[in-house]
Amino acid sequence: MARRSEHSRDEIRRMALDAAERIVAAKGYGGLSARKVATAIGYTVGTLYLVFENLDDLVLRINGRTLDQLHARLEATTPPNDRRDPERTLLALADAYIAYAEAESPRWNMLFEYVAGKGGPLPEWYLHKLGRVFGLVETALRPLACDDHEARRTARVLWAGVQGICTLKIHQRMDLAGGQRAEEMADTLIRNFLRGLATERPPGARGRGVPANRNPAT
Amino acid sequence: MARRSEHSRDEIRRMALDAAERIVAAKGYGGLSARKVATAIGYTVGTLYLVFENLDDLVLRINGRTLDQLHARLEATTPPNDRRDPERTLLALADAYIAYAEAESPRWNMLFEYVAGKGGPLPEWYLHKLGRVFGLVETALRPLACDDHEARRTARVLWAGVQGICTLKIHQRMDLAGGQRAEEMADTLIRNFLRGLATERPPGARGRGVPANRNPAT
DNA sequence: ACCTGAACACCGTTCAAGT
DNA sequence: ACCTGAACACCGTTCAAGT
Repeated sequence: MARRSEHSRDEIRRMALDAAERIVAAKGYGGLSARKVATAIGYTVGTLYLVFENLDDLVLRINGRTLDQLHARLEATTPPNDRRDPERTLLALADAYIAYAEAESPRWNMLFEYVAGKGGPLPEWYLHKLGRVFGLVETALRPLACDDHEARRTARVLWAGVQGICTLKIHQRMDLAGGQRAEEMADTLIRNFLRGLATERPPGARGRGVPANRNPAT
Repeated sequence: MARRSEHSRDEIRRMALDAAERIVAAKGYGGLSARKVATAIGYTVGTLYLVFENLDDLVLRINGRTLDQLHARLEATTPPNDRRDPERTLLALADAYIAYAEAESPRWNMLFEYVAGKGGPLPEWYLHKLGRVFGLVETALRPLACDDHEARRTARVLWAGVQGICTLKIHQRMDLAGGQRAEEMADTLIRNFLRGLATERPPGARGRGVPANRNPAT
């Protein structure tokens, strides 16, 4: 056939991404294949390799869209005036995060299934999108930290924790959670962590590896 | 050829598991295939399906071995006399956990890559092995909790958190950690969490979803 | 009884050839 | 210039047939 320019390169890209998202939503990452995407958009496999580097590239683009969606969803739950109550904001963020992971579990899961499989570094544009998501947590935590650097480090620790809980849930391993729901677990994690953060370290209790106590917030 | 009983069923099973572990260690979960395992032990693919249900079954058996190894490694780091100092024990457990994940990263990673891909429930024997690992954390935390139930729930929250940090590390996403090492992150998580746990909740501060304050340890 | 090997229905990726 | 379709080197899984 060799149809001539029925669609532009960008149109084909978008069609492929849309079709791939539908396949992932229905069958998960494992159910996605280049041939299925090509068939869904009425092209041959070969065409896909004219518009994407390879299948991994396509997956990474979808993951990019997922991060954008997630960021938008999280942002919608934190009105700026809530910044005076960090705990409330963080709990809301965690709930929204868990809700998104549940509502869009196949594509949320693909975020991690993909990186788990490969070792290589992620492209800059992707790290930027990831950073925006972490940034929301960082911003919420800032009032509780001595400085921006501490906010950044602390936010990442806390969010890695929320992430671990979320993973348990999506992998349907809540049987390992001791009968708790993910939201409760996140609640426990965040409240205890923040309370710990607010508490002065008892003098003389610095053990191995504790960073020197920075000057506490005035 | 059809060689006759050169090896018993159990011998073939063990040979296959050993060979598969070597392949995973060298190439990761993605590099594992039934055909490669069969070739490595000098049999045909078909034979594998005489001794395992399918490839997933084989992977699950290896994961079982991994959990046993991990449990043994963790147990070796917590002498019984340390039970008086829960924080020290938990920090040691986290360090040992991270060290194992790093030393055996392909097989540790497979633990999660496998469950991520499938949705189905895990077999009883597998959950038991998993429970043993969580049990170590639970035991270490017990002195800090009001009762066994709280210890169980709290241990799982904390360990899901450590797990999240560990995942960041193994996926070589420490660039997302704000320049911290995994051990530092776990340190921050555990110390803050435990300090939060030890602090009485300020009266009247119970918000949405907080479990009613159980009678504190006498 | 034990194991083979060929078959089936898939993969990702490439690239000469067609229009 | 754009796209095809066939090829290559793989998969997991099954099962008649051979010894």
